[in-house]
Amino acid sequence: MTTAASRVRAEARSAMNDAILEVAGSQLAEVGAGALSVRAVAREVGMASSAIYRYVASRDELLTMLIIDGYNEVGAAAEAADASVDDRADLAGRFAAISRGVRWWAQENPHRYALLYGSPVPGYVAPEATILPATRVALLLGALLVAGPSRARSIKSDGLESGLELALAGEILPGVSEESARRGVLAWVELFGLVSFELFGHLVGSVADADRFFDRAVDDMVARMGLS
Amino acid sequence: MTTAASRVRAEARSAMNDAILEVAGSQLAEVGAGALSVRAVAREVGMASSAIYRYVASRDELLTMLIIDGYNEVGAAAEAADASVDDRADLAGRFAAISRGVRWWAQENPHRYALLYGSPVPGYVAPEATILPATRVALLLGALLVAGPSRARSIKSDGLESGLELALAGEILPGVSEESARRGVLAWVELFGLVSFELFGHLVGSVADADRFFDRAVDDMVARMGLS
DNA sequence: CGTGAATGTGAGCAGTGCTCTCACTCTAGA
DNA sequence: TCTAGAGTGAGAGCACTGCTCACATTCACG
Repeated sequence: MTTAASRVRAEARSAMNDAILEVAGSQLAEVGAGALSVRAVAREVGMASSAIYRYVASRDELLTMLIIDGYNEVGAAAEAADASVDDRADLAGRFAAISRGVRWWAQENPHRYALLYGSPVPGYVAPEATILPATRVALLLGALLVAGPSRARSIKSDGLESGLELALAGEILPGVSEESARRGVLAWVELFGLVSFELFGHLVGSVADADRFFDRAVDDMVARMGLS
Repeated sequence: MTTAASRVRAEARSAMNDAILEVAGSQLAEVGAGALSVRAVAREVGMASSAIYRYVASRDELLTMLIIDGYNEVGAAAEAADASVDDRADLAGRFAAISRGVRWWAQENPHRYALLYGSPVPGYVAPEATILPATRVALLLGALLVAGPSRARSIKSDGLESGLELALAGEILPGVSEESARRGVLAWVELFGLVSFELFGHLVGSVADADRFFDRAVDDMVARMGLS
């Protein structure tokens, strides 16, 4: 058995994996998910089209890798935006920073964003590995709720009042009232709804100054979450 | 010149167009937009793959036809839901009905919905012909605003306060206050944000009872629009 | 030093969008 | 009524795709 698998080869393999992911990433940014071609990636990394299947099982797996990478990127962007707020007690400011961070990242990486939050690729079902990184932004917003002033009774054990998942209560949003949690989820949905609608062109004709509109909407969300 | 273009042939052509659109529609419902194949459609209508290009210029045009069709379908579903409310003065009830109608249609036609409100197909830019049918649901919601109680000052001529498009004022939402219009657009975005997030699986893990969660969110939107 | 796993290659299959050329039908005008 | 020409369909073909397979090669480890 080659359990420890020959350090040198393991490194080469990992380097190759990175190269593939990077090339695939730039391909994605250029042509979008639907037009991403395994063969094209292989060409660009300088391999025969067949050889790349030694590293990537299928086109779907390649997309999965890009999705995980993408979630981690938005997550990192949001966390960086949050961290840039000096006054850690300014929850409204932190929420606004995170929101703007997400929107900024989406506009910088439209195809990547569409891959994450647009239509799931036909027949594609998100594998386990994607759900954890997908929660990074949501967790960040949740932290604001936990730190917020409106921490009252915790979510009741029947938890049916608002339709939320019970796990949200103890584990993720300890001490946050059910109504507060619900409004938090709603704000989260609205944030990505706004970003998606703007990015996918649905606001054309209705909204002239998207920046201003977004900022005002963020103000509303802050108020709704009770962070102001 | 064949200006009037031979009635018989025109009818045959139109019938063929309908058949293609119908077959393409069911193909879309089965396999999704990304996997929709012009050749497969041609096969199913019983034509050589080359002949179908007499009717459809390209795959993109086929998708465009399906998009227009789809917008008209959601629009019709929303209008039907609205019309089903007997008390026309019950604006809150009408808004709820429209919202539920849209959500219902989306769940019945997930791939079609994804085509409309998910990621735009790579490299695809919405042609003129799609923007009119795309506004049907929004116009319906706008009508509620116009009929609503919160009609105050109309949108100021500088119109920059909220970032909205000026045309929204006089033509579409006459007599509706700028703030009211803004909240209306926000509710519209939130409605589709909710439906998309649920349909694309982003609520899994956070929301246990999606029906209840949606209904409560609709209540919030009604309140926000000042319709309650 | 040999061996066997890891890696890369080229050919090949089935499918795609789309464009040709060719054949045919059938309408419209002389 | 006859015919030119538009409208329609078929088939072959090009360049591309995802993916598999049998075959070389390399190279680290026992």
